Amino acid sequence: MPVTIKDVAKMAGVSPSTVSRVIADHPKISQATKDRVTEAMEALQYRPNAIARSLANQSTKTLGLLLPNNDEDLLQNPFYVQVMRGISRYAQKAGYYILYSYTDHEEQEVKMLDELLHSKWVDGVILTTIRENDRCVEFLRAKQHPFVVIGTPEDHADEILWVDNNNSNAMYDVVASLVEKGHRRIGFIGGPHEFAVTRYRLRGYQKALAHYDLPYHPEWVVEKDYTEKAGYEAALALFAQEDLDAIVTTDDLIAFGAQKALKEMGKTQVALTGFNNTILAEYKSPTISSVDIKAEALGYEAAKLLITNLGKQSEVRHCLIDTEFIERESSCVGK
Amino acid sequence: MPVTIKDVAKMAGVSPSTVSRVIADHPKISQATKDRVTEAMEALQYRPNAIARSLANQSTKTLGLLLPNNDEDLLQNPFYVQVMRGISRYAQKAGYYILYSYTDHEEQEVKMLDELLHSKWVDGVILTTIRENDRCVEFLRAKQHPFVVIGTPEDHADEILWVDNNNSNAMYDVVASLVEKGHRRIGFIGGPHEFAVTRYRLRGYQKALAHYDLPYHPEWVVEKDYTEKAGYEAALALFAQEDLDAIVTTDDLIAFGAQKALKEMGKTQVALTGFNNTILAEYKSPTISSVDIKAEALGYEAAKLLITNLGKQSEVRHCLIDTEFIERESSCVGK
DNA sequence: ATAATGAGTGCAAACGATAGCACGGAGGTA
DNA sequence: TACCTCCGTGCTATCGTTTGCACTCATTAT
Repeated sequence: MPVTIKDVAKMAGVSPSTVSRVIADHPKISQATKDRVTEAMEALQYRPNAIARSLANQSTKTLGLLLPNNDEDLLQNPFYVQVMRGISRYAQKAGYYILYSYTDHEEQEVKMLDELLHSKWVDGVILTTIRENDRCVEFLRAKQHPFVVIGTPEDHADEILWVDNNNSNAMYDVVASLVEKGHRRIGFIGGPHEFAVTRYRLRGYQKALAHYDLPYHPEWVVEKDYTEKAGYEAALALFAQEDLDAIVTTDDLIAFGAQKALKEMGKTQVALTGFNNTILAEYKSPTISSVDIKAEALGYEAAKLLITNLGKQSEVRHCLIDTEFIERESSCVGK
Repeated sequence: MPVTIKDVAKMAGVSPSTVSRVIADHPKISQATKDRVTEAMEALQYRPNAIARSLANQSTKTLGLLLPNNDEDLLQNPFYVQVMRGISRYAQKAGYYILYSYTDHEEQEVKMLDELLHSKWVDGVILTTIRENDRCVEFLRAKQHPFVVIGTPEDHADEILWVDNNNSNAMYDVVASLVEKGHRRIGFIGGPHEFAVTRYRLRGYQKALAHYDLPYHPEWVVEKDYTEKAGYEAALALFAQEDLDAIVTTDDLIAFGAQKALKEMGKTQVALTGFNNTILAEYKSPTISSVDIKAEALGYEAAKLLITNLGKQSEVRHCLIDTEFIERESSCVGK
């Protein structure tokens, strides 16, 4: 009942193959037939059947997107939504569709991937997070299936496609900004050391200190959880041993906890910075300076990287996205 | 290169059709062959090619999801993420995939739909919002293509599949709770009257008053925008004419504005409630009572409704989701 | 005039599944 | 023993495109 390539062919008085070639803009089709076919397509309101096309081409022009379901905190912040928007923006431009799926745990993720790949639904996969020894990554590597991850892989980082923030630079900027304002005794509260981001951000902190010829005090560095409570405790612990004049953190949640601790200790002149620029940061009092990680750009570049690497291997295989330090009240006190 | 139905057939010593029938669990296949085929499938790690299957079946087992891109406020709140989770949960259970797309404006939405439908990519569509005279709805109705909307359509509500909150009941519960606490003079601040939700919630407010034999004062009802500023001004306006002892609102943003106004006027004993239970509500001081609209359930039921109506028409064609009033500090002051 | 060239098309075989129809043979009835 | 059923399968067309190969003419070189 729906209009197919044959109907168009009949109307234009050519064979289906010719119509197909017109669609594909094949070089050796005469302008005359091209016009006739185009006209027929218009008249019949013809749209190619994407399924049939996929079957013939062995390519669906569809990307799979795996979203974690477990992490309540992360779901609350708009990170994933922004990533998805970015992905969608590029994909649409490139003529790709996006299939998404939430998965509760790693096992289910792998199962989902297995299904998606074997059923031939997706040309490539986007992973929005990466763990240590990520089983999804292993699986995809084993299957030789194209994929990109958002975050930096621990192993085989040069073979895998990935995009990430320039976390080291990001923290460097934060610390530099504080130093420029006159702060010297700057503490660092991070998430667990196992997470690559923590280590990269710590490196940026160290680099900035070095650049300004400030000593690095390992005892001013605390690494705990990504929670408000951890931030609170870490701040108390830091000040129990030393009187600092600024604290940088690797996450807004941590900063919230630290802010609470500072308030309780009456240290209202200590500068404080968060990370990831969650909405709540600007609702705190004082408002908390934070780092915008440009989630939408991460998504956009991830999609771009994957798609450009689909057919042929491109030489560009990863992408570092610059962050932006958003200065608010919390980093402008003291000094 | 990948294993197809023919390989399985060859290995099991049967014809491809038989394998196909085994997959479809066709009744008249002997247990013996069924076992042999199953064994072969296992051995070869066979997975049906979903594309080929879709072509033959004229069905992709895929749903399209349209997400608005314009509304910054809405994107900030986790509503859409939760809806997507709900959709994904049911879809996965039912063996469906979800294709999503962000669109900037109505025109682009319709274009996207047109493409999605004509290219035969999706069996059905989920719309996450609905406007007055929604062109997407018109389009889908005209094409006779299955779809479900989240929200209540103004026209043809009985023909269209939709899920929505029971907004009237929701506001009824809020007001009832306030009355039970002893409040009598309760003001109402809503969004624009054009929005169906505003009207439904107002109705719930009126019903509750009636139920408790309280008079309805039209002058205690203000309908403005869904903004903090509008809430602030509305609260000032209400108190300029009358001294109320509680205010209910149809959105947290409005409540934030109202809270600010109340603070400035020193009316700390006036109870206040929000709606939609955004994260910020629990970060305000005092924390704001709000209504959880169960976004995930909305998504889940939308997917369910659509999928169960795909082949045959089911008799169930809409679904009202109950909300939950989350009591916090703001509604427990006074009286 | 004849042969070689090449541009513009059509034929037909994939792509990997589904399903209507037909057919062989086992079991039951006359 | 001859005929009818009906169960379990295979054959084959079909879903709508793509694409390698071959074919037809007109054109140009010899």
